[in-house]
Amino acid sequence: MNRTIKITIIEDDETIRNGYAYLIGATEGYEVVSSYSSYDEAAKKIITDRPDVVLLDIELPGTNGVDAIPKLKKLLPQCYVLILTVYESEKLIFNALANGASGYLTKNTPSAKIIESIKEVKDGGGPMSINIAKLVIRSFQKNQESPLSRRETQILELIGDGKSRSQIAKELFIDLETVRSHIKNIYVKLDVNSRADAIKMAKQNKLI
Amino acid sequence: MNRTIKITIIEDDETIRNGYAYLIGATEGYEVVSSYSSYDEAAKKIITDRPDVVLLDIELPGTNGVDAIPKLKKLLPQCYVLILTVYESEKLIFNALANGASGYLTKNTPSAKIIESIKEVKDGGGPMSINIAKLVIRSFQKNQESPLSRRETQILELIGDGKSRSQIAKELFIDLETVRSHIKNIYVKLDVNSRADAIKMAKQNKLI
DNA sequence: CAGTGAATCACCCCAAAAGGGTGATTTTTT
DNA sequence: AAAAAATCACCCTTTTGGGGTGATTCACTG
Repeated sequence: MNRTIKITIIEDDETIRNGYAYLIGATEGYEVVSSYSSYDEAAKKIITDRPDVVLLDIELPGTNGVDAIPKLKKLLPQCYVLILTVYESEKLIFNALANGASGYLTKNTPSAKIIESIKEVKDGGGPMSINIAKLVIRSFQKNQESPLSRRETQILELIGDGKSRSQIAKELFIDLETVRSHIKNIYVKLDVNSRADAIKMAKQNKLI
Repeated sequence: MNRTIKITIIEDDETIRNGYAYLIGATEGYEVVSSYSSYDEAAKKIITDRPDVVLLDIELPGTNGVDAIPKLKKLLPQCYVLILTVYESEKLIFNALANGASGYLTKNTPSAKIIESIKEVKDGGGPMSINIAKLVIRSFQKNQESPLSRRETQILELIGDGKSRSQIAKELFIDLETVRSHIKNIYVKLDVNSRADAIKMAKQNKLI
């Protein structure tokens, strides 16, 4: 049996908030149990609302949306947070997801898709707008034309894991001096002279 | 003006391959320029096919799908690779994306969605099945109940960047001894006694 | 078939860093 | 008021890191 999905909206723009509330409330199987204009306002009462899904804006007065996510999850561990915002900044997206958001939609998303995403997130899915998905996928992609050889990349990865030369040597069944040699070559190719700088360069250029 | 989207299918199961070919070919704006049962077979001729999008299976005889991606991208740098497979293993998904795949669909995806995804990937989007999106989003999420304090987490992140105690001290405007102290506490809490093990634990438990 | 890049190993040097132990003080949060 | 977090101090030894300057073997490519 499918219970009604209970939704709370946190969004500071009254027009948009009411728009969503109307839209979602009019759909069968969905119920807007409460709506607030800020997290701080919501914090006091949301526990008794017991929503299944919270639609959350990023740009909010007081506690911003990203910081609100872990607080919401603490108050309501079973509840899913779906971000609904105009912002497409990589930092914001990744922080929101790292903080426990289950989905990320931009506000140009058609209303039918929003409704669908609420259902999806409630079923344990991970809805994203296509432009967000693009950013997320790109974040996984490694640089295809790395200056480093296979072995060098492999060793750089182990350095990224915080391993010492001797640990790397053991793991790869090669001599300590060989590891040194590879690391020296990596440093030359990346134009750095320390592990920290090598890792930084590697991450910047998506070599690892 | 919208040119016809040229598609190559690489899939070892003949029935499925022909099914997709028929399905896609029958849709206006889409043209299947070639289809192969393995990458090795495709490699020789695909350069002249000049597809915009390659639909690629993971399970293939000879060169497997994941390894085929970078090779395809080398032969056809402008071409997008869309994975279409039954496999939902995290490792496979992340490796496929890291190797340059632009999207990942599972084979239970309805045909209309496949067609739509081809268009999406061609427009620079990043289509994913909902179950894949869930895994991808989950991979971003950090552990909400870390045993580490804020400062400790912050320092562990810097250790993950390969930074030395003194570099961390400078960056956080605190004393070298304070950094040591935090690191010692981190080691106790994570029950480790080296940087490498701390990073390993941290990644395993998604603390950083 | 020559040459290049990749992977392997060797030995010189020394300063810096890591890790263990055992404390104390202050600030923040609950 | 108590607990947790953040700060700093000084003891100790071993390991590691980074620079320099080589050589050898192997595989691929022109």
